[in-house]
Amino acid sequence: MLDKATAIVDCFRPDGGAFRLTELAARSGLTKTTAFRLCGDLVRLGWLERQGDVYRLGGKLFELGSLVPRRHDLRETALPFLQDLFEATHETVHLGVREGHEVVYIERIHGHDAVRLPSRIGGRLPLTCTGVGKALLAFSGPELTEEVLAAPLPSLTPHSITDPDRLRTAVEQAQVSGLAYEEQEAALGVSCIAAPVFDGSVAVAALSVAVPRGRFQPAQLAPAVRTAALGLSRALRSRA
Amino acid sequence: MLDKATAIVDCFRPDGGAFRLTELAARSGLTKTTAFRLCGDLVRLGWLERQGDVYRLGGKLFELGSLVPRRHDLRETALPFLQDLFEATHETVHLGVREGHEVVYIERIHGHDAVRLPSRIGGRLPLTCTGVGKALLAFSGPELTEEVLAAPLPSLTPHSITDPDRLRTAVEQAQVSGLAYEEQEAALGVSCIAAPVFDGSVAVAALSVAVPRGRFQPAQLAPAVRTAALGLSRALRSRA
DNA sequence: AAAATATGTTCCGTGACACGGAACAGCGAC
DNA sequence: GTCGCTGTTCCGTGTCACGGAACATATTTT
Repeated sequence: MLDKATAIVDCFRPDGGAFRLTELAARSGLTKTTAFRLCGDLVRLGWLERQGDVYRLGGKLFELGSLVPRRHDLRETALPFLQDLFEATHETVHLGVREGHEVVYIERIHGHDAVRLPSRIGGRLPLTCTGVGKALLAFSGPELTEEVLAAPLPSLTPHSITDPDRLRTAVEQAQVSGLAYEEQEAALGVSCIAAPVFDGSVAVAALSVAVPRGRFQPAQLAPAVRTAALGLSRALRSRA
Repeated sequence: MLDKATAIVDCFRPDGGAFRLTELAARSGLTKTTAFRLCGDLVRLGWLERQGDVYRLGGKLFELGSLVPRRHDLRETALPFLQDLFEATHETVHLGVREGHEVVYIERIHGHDAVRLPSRIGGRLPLTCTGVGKALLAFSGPELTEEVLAAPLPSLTPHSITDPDRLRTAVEQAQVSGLAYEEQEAALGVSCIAAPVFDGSVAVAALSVAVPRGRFQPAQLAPAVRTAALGLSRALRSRA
């Protein structure tokens, strides 16, 4: 029963749209009757909302999601540094953590002329296709790198790195420079520079700046990104 | 069964801490056995996480919470304006919507020297104790105002308005000026100025700047707050 | 040392209640 | 009109969630 309810709610990932009963039943693999009864319960409990004949995710999820401890705490101490970084660059700023072979974005701030990116708060992308991901990968121990390299490398654009050797050198470069770069590997026309954030000696997060390819000037962005990452690392250590 | 699971998850509101099994069972009113089995299932499904003997809210909730449509969309179009406002003031900026007689905060951005406030993203506060709440109250129709005035007014600090007459005049002032003020009514030492955000003719949200009482200069903040609110209202209308 | 009181965990018999097929009701299309 | 599609209700069957009791283990009390 919990499994079935979860199956229904999971239908809304990753796009969070609105679905009709029949579609929910089909996606979740449940009987229409069961889906009907379950959706009714979920609405009653606040997990879903219903408008007319379509269901959406409910406000309770938003409230609970904001409370998830690791995410909330990290976001809270990181925000001032992300603001600094945004103010220095006026470009889209990301904060992400690793989960398995993917990066989960904790925060994403941008101005009026935001670049088009597949990254969303709470969204997941492959480690190997993003600046944040590569920064995390480079400082999460060699075992993880080998694991990731052993599996086939996913790609989001024609520029995504699919050659293990190229990725290995990219990771090594990130390890020596403390900065990870990404060029149109997650979205066409967007480049990115990222830096890892440490809590002690392990990378717990990474932050990045994503810039339209036309005005991407790594030399100018690098100091700002590095400064923000170091400042946040420091703040995390003193928080512990 | 869904009810019981919800009861467990709801134990984490509003503080999102970490609980042991026995405490969860007590808070949710369930048998220890039932709580045990349910928590196991919830962990398996990602709703909760377990470290040693304590349970926390799980990453799935964060990911799903970020997808809740109304919240996500509003936040996304509002963010650039909130950034403008933050950059202009360098004070804590809020964005909130109304839910019943409370305000739910959608976004809250701040710098290094953040004021101490009970507001949290996803958190709820009484309409009558906050700038955002008063701005929403002033532009949500007279029926709501009467409803709120009819009930006893909650208070968060000794400065919170508990006199219906005082509140009524405050709301009327907000209606004519288009700005709502709050002085130490939500937290001691913090003042606040807020403006409603419209989508068409109804207020769908409100944004505010919270400032330590010492350096609160409404005359300087008012234009910035008003500008941001108007800009956002415009953006929402063109989005529709 | 032993007894007492916590904790989390397992077992199991009972009974409630979730399940899904079938049937119904309302709507729009062709 | 009929067909196909919604969402919804009904109900008999069988499952699986339930919670008391017993267990294992750690920490505190006597």
